[in-house]
Amino acid sequence: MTNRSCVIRLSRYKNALLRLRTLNFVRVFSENLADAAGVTATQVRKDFSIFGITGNRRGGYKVDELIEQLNKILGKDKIQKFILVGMGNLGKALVQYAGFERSGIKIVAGFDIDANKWDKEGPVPICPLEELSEVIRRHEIEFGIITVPDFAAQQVLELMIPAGIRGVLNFAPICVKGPEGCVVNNINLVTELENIIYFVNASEKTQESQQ
Amino acid sequence: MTNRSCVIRLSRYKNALLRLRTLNFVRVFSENLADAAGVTATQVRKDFSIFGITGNRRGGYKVDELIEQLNKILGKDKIQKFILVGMGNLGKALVQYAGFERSGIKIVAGFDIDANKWDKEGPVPICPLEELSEVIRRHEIEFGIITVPDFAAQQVLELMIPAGIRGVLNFAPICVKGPEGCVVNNINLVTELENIIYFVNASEKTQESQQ
DNA sequence: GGTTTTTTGTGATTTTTTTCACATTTAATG
DNA sequence: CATTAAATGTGAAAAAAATCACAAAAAACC
Repeated sequence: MTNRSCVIRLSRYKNALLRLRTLNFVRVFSENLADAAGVTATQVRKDFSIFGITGNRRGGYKVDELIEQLNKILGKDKIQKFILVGMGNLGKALVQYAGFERSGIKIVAGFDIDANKWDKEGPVPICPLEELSEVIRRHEIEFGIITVPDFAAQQVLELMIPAGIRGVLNFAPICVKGPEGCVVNNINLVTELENIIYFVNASEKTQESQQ
Repeated sequence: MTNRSCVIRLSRYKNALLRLRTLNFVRVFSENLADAAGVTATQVRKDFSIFGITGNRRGGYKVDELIEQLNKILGKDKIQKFILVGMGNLGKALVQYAGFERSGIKIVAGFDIDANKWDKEGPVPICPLEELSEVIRRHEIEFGIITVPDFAAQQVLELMIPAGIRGVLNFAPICVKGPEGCVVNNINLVTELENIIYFVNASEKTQESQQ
């Protein structure tokens, strides 16, 4: 099994490649992708090596072929369907986020416990939480996003799993846990900011001690 | 220098501790924090050891003291001020996100290039991009959040830096780069979802091969 | 107050990840 | 078509991170 940061990098390379394609680039070198993804060229080539991606010595990689190969590895050779639970500010923002559709990710429906949020007429229908299981089964959805408050997050996960969800991105500020075989990633916005605060403070200290 | 995932874990421990405090817990064991953060107890103790945090053998850690120590390490012993640029859906959601204020993070102002977004009367004033530098200087703000479209992200960063910003969380789907001594973390929502898709597909393959 | 049990704290070890070094291939050049 | 220059691909080495193993401390119990 490959590790998380390696897969994150593949995704970044692909992102850069899509950009290069719009600029009519035909080929690309590991050095270019390294710059775009903020890593070293060796790292790029090593990552490719792990997944059996090969280029042309001296000639680099063909942009089109590379995108296709990365899409295949990342499961993006078909549209991937998601559901989202929790139509607060963040949930609403994500449902409307144009970047998903552009990348072959489709949020099929949103869910909330609050009747004021329901709206079946919009581009993405917002449904009562009771319908979660039925919608997941009907559309055979494997992926979910959680944007409910912390106290509800684990419960929501436990509604999703038996209905067929196998991978979840959780934004609730608590580490939710799925059963064996279910992939859960937690993004905590406060944690991300605290991380930045820490490293800025740390670099301040380093600079002081260098004086 | 300590590594990113270690600091992320500290933040998670703190999160769990805040929860425990509301439940009137006085002490906590590394095993508890490990469960809450989804890591091993040894890892928790090792992390603490790195930062010189000590508990009481057989007695665990005092919740209050631990929170205080972690806050200090994470620079959360005072309110940390942020500015945010890009008042699209995600920007709006983040400006309104209650979890920040609760955690001692204050978004002082939002900025946008579009006059329709400006609104100086709200709880968080939304100002023209031209005022960015002035506001950063006046409030002596060191941290920024970028939620603009990809093509504008690097430019926005380059406006922030000379005004005094030293740490940035970027949600634009492109890896922006700051100068030496400036901390930049990139969160790409598509990448996060692709990561989940990858690992679900990978675990499917593993299960098939086990049959 | 001595014994047992439980938990921490941390060197040593293992595992994982990244970087290095360089042979190999291929495009370009004369 | 031979030579040169530039890029890949990958074992080997180094660095970083996680885990192990166990001594030390302290609470609990008799």
